[in-house]
Order: sequence, then C-alpha cells, then structure tokens
Amino acid sequence: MLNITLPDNTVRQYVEGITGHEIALSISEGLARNVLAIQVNGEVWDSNRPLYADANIKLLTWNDTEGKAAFWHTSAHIMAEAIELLYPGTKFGIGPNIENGFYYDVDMGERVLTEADFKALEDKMLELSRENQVLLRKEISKQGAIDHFTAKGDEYKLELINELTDGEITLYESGKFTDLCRGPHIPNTGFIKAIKVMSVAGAYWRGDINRKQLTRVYGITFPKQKDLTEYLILLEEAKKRDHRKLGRELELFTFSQNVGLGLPLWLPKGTAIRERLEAFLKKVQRNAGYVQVMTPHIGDVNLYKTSGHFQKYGQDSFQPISTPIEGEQFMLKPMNCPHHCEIYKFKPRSYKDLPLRMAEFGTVYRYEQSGELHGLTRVRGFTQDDAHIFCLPDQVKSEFVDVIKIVMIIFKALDFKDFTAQISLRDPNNKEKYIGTDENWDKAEQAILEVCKENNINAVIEYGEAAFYGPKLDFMVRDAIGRKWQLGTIQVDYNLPERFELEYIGNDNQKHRPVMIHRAPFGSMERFVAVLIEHCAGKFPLWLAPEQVSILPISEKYEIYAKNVSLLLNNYDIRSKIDNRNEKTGKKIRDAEVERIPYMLIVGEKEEAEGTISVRKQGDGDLGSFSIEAFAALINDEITKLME
RNA sequence: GCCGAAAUAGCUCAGUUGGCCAGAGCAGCUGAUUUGUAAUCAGCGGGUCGGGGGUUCGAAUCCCUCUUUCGGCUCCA
Repeated sequence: MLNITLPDNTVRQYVEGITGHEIALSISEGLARNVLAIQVNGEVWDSNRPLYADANIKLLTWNDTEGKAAFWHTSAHIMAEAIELLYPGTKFGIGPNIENGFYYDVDMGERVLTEADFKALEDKMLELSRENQVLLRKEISKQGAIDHFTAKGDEYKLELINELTDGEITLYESGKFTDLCRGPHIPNTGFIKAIKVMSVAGAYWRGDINRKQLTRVYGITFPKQKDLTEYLILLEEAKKRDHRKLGRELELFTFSQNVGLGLPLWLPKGTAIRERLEAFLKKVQRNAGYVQVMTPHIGDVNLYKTSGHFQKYGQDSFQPISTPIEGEQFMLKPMNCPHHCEIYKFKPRSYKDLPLRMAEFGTVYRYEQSGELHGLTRVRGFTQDDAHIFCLPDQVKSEFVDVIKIVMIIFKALDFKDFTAQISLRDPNNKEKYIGTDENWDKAEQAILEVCKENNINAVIEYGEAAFYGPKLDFMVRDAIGRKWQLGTIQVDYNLPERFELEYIGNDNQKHRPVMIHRAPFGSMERFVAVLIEHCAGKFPLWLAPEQVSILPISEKYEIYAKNVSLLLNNYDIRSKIDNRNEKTGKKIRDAEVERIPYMLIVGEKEEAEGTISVRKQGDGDLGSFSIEAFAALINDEITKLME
C-alpha cells in the first residue's frame, strides 16, 4: 500500500499503481470530473499516470495555476494537431502555455497565416477537442525519437531532442498527431470547450535574431464558453484603459511625427500630473535626507567609456554628436550616474559626509528600436526619478531598506495595493556580460538577498536579469484589472565607484571606496504615468487630478456666484474651473464626467441664496448640499487618507 | 531591426465587384435658447482618402515603394 499525503496533511492509503484520477474518484465524483492533473512531490503529472511510491500530492483543477497550465499545454497540442491537418507539411517548433493561454511556433514554409484563417483553425480545434482524444504518454529512447522526427522531417524537434538526455524523453500521442513533449496533459481534450485563436506574429527560432523567424500562433481556451466571454470582456476593458487612448482623450500627452519617434510631448494636463508626482517625491526625498542636483543632457563620450556604458551600449545609442571645430564627441545622456559620480568627485569626501543621497529628475535618451516603441511605456527620451546614494559599505543594507520604504510610500499614495518583487542577479554562466570582479558581485548580491530576507520581502530570484554593473531589486505592481507592470528599481553597485575612482576618507584617515545604490521608485515619469493612467482608468487620485472640481452654474445669472465659489476654493488650494458655456446642466455634467473631473459643484438660485454648493461626485452622483467649508473638509479628508 | 496587419476631417468610423463634386456622429465656429444632476435646437466651416510612383477613359478602392501606427519577436543601462 502507498501512503498518499493530501495538501491538508491527511494521509490516505492506496494500492500501488493508483492514478490521480482514481484518488480523486475516491474523494468525490465531482472532484474527479474536474481534475486536470496531479502534483506529485511538487512535480506536475498526468492524472492518469500511476504512482508507485509514497507521495505528497495535490489534485489540480482549473482553479490552480498548474491546472490551467496543463489545460493550455494540451490546448497548444490540439492547435498543432489542427494546424497539421489543415496545413500538411508544417514543421513545429515549441508550443508552451503562457500566462494567458498558449502559443505554438510553426514553420509553414511560404504560406502566411492571417486572421482570415483563425475561424477555420478554431473550428478544427473544436472538432478535435470534441473527439475526447486521450493524450498518450510514451517514454522513448533518444534514437527512437530521432528516427521518428527524421522520418517526419521536423528539424526543429530534432534540434530539441539533441539537447535532451536519453531516458528522459517522452512523446505524447493524440489522434494522428505525435509531439515531443515533457507533459503533463489533461486527461482528454473534451475538457476544452471554448477556443479562441488570438493573433499571429513572427518569432525567432529559440529567440535568436540570427535564426529563422517562425510563425507564432497565440490562442486561449477555457472549460466553459462563459469563461471565454469574460476574458474577452476583460480585454475590452483593457482597451478602454489604454493610456494611449486616454492620453489623447484627457489631453495628457501626444506624439508628433515632426518631432520624432518615441519623443513624447507633454500637454498641460499631463504636465500638471507629472509635476505633482515630482513634487510629491521631492518632498518624500527631502524628508529622507536627499539633496537635489541638476546635470546637462549631454556628456563627453569619454565619460561613458569610463562608466562602461559606451562599450556596452554604444552601438545601440544615438551616435555621438561632434563639435564643428575641435571635433569633440558628446553623447546624449543615456544615464545620469556618470554625471552624479563627477558631482561626488567635486571635493574630497569624508566618511562623515556619507551617505550622500543625490537625486535628479534626469532626462535621458536611448535609441530604442523602432518596433519597440509603445506609447509612453517605451520611448526614446524620458525622465528618470533617479538618485544615487553614495555610502559606506556597512550602510548599504540600511540605505537599501530606506529606499524600499520610499517605494512603499509611493505605492500607497497611488493605490497600488498588489505588488511583487524580483531580485535580478548575474547569469553565473555568462559572466562576460558584466563588468567588475566576482568579489564585488558577490558582495552586492548578498546585500540584496540579506535585505530581502531580513525584511520579509517575498521576492522571486531571476538569474541573468541584473544590470551590467550590478544586481537589482525590481518592484512589479498589479493594476486594477490584474496586469503586471514593472515600476521601481533599486540597484547595488560596487563597480562604478571603482571605475570612477570614487573615494572617501575614513576615520582611520585612509582612503576608501564608497558603494553606490542606484534607485528610481517611479522608474521613469513617462512609464509611471502610463501605468497610473491604466491602473485608475483616467480617474486620478484627487491629489493628482489636473482639475479637481468643475463648477457648473445653472445659467449665466449665477456666474458671479460661481466665480466667488472658485475664489473661496482657491483659499483651500482646491483646483477648480468654471464651466460657463451656454449649455444645459445635464450636458455640463456629462462632459465633466467624461473628463474624469472628481467633483462637480452645481450652483443656481437656491445655492446662491443659501451660500452653499450642490456637490456631485464623479462616478457616484449627487451628494447633496454643502457649505464651502464642509466641502473643503471632505476634499482634505480624501487626500490625507492616501498621503499619510 | 524582423514577421504580420492597418492608415479616410481634431476624434470615432462608413464608403468593401474601380464610376455622380468622399459621407455621418462627436468636437469647432455662428445664432437662438437662460437652462437643476450623463448629450437643447438650427446654420456654417473643415479632408492632396498617410507620402510618392504606376495600371486605367476613370483610383479612397488594384499594383509597387517609402513613412507611421498596431500585435508580436529581439532588445531594455
């Protein structure tokens, strides 16, 4: 008998060779109907694969991430089968599940797959799913696998097989289609009830720009039609929140072909938001002991040779500008750190001066590939809320923690409740991508790992994601509709201080090397504002809204009273405008609602007589009659709730 | 940069076997109306149909090319 431990730690006994499906049946028939796969000692298996040893198991359904993964993995398999049936001769690359659905990379030769083909592909997939095909797991020798795919002429699979170890190779067979596949799969294809082919795109084989570009077909599937409908509604909601659309509608920013690709033009209302964000962060930083500096937009090429940026990114940058007579070479500033290092070197520093926290809203320019540009999230000229903390080695951890606190203050003020962290370390197998010694890297990486551990920051570790001069901790937020965005970053750097020969005099009267922390809690103003727009769907927190209040006189008879109200609000630092257009009140309300102005104040005969205002909240409707003082208190409360 | 799709008025879009001076709604301007919690009425102006080239008696519509935008890939200091 086997001892099988369930997630709630109860242990049940079963005969050897029992399968996940049979275990589920022994618990309840309903569960058995919904089990997609089984987790065995942390590894996901097919639910019909027999167990021959004691194990900790978890039965996976659609509600588990791993269950969805198996579901979509099988869906990718079905899509490949459908493609093979519809377009014989297609060669197959890889077909994994992804966060939302799955894709398959295929080589269709000369044939081009377009949206017009999606319907036929979906229909064929549905047909296959309705056959309730069982995916048969087959262990196969390496030679057997090579023979199979040689006969089929599928060079991509052969390449994958060559990298696998003999004895660990499995095929999955369903219908007439056999795929090289590690599994796991759901019990049969009948679970897949709703299918949508989403898009096609080119994708380099194995992500290598020098290799052939395959056709990547994206799809998503669900166990119920209703789930698909809900997913499509969510996509519609995302479209409505698109910062590029809202940026135009709310007059926040624009781009002009005449100015150039990826160079944003901030309109007055967008500028108002950005300046308020900057003022907010400056205040937080002033309280945290930062000093503001300013540096120019260009710098001598040699500055970036010293930092290593030129060697690393020179080819991918805007090329240096040459002066006409002397032939000096200047680069558009791609980073602020070299300039800040030079400010550090302005005078000898004592250990008593450290930590020196130097902040700048520094505008930088990077040559992003044209196909990469995307609204405000990927641009060629942007402003970092940058700062560099120069500190003693034993100050690194406490400074790092203080930066994390600033990041948290910002997330709270802007209502990002759900966030995760990622520790980005060096790729240990690819050290030539980075500058600096192993010793420095170890120190920097240890500092981040220890800080996260000591402060209970639950961060995933990613190797190979570090900056070229140091490891980093990045913060990812989840927005109001569940999408993940990377925002703030904190980096520990032992290397640039060395390259710039930064020094301080210690209490031993000897020269020592400081450590640098690079940090940007917003990341860049452009990207942050873009994420914020999508997070709040254009309904900015009250303290940020370019216009907080629209005063709506019922008719021109009450314009003088409206003006008085506006002046009184000014005394409370409440930003208002008067809508004195020759329109009906309903129209003025509608327009203020569409413009996402947080409050509307309706003033007419009654209000003028009583010295009150009729308050309407955006999205919520009529709040009733208020005195100016009471309204100011309401506004004040709403703002301080987020900012404290 | 690469693969695919798209580009018509400030915005959203119609015009889809090539054929009357290219249309609508919103926005704008002018006038009437003096308005009470999500669109008052009337009139007017506005487009080299992304640029260039070609096919044709005739092109927004077909072909070539360039540009830009969108979805991905690669990249992201």
